[in-house]
Amino acid sequence: MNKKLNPASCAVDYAFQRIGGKYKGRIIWYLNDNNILRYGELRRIVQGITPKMLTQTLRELEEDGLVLRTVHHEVPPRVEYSLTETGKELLPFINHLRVWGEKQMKLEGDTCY
Amino acid sequence: MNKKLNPASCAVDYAFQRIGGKYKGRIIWYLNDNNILRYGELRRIVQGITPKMLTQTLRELEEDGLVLRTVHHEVPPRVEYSLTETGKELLPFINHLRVWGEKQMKLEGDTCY
DNA sequence: CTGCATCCCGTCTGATACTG
DNA sequence: CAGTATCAGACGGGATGCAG
Repeated sequence: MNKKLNPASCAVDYAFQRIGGKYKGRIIWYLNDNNILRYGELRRIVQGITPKMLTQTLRELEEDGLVLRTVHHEVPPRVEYSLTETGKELLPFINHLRVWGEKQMKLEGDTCY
Repeated sequence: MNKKLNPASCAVDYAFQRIGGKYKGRIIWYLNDNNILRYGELRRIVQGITPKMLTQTLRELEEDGLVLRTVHHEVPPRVEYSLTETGKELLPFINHLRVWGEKQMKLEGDTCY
């Protein structure tokens, strides 16, 4: 478990500490269900992320038991990431959030960016 | 709309930008459904928040159209906060997250903090 | 290919004090 | 009561270079 978590004042607080952050939601979502992605694939898919942040975020997700990291000892090395059962339980939530986000983005039109 | 939003790479990214942050989830949750809370009430309920952060977060939620701010011109002043329809649409998801959080907290036991 | 080490900077967050 | 002002520190995040 991620030691950096602060004492949570309630379950909502706790949950946001665990999946908050700039990239965690997207990474979990891209890893949806039985999708297995390699480090390099994630780097391409999660637009704008730097290697450092990708590694750091994946480590936190791993510590938190949401993501499984599998190292294949080959040359060149291959590292695959997938969701744990606990991580998969978050998918419905993120999916609903995504649907909400899409709706909101349409309502905005071009006036925002 | 909050001008600080960055161009979103996808709807998940977008949604997390809008409800991410240290206190937004909790504030929305405490403002559930037809709950109307005053500034001082929120300050007590959202444990650990400072006046500055509470004001700042409420302003962002207001700019983002998730929270409604109603000023009653009285002495002493009274300002009430409630969810907009858009904000209410987020409640099921936050509740889902809360349930997940509660489950996880139980699994952890006392080993974490 | 998959990372880690380092340096650096801007933003976010907090403590404290003050005001209409 | 409902904030604002100011200061300072912590932290997130990016750029670059190196390693197994």
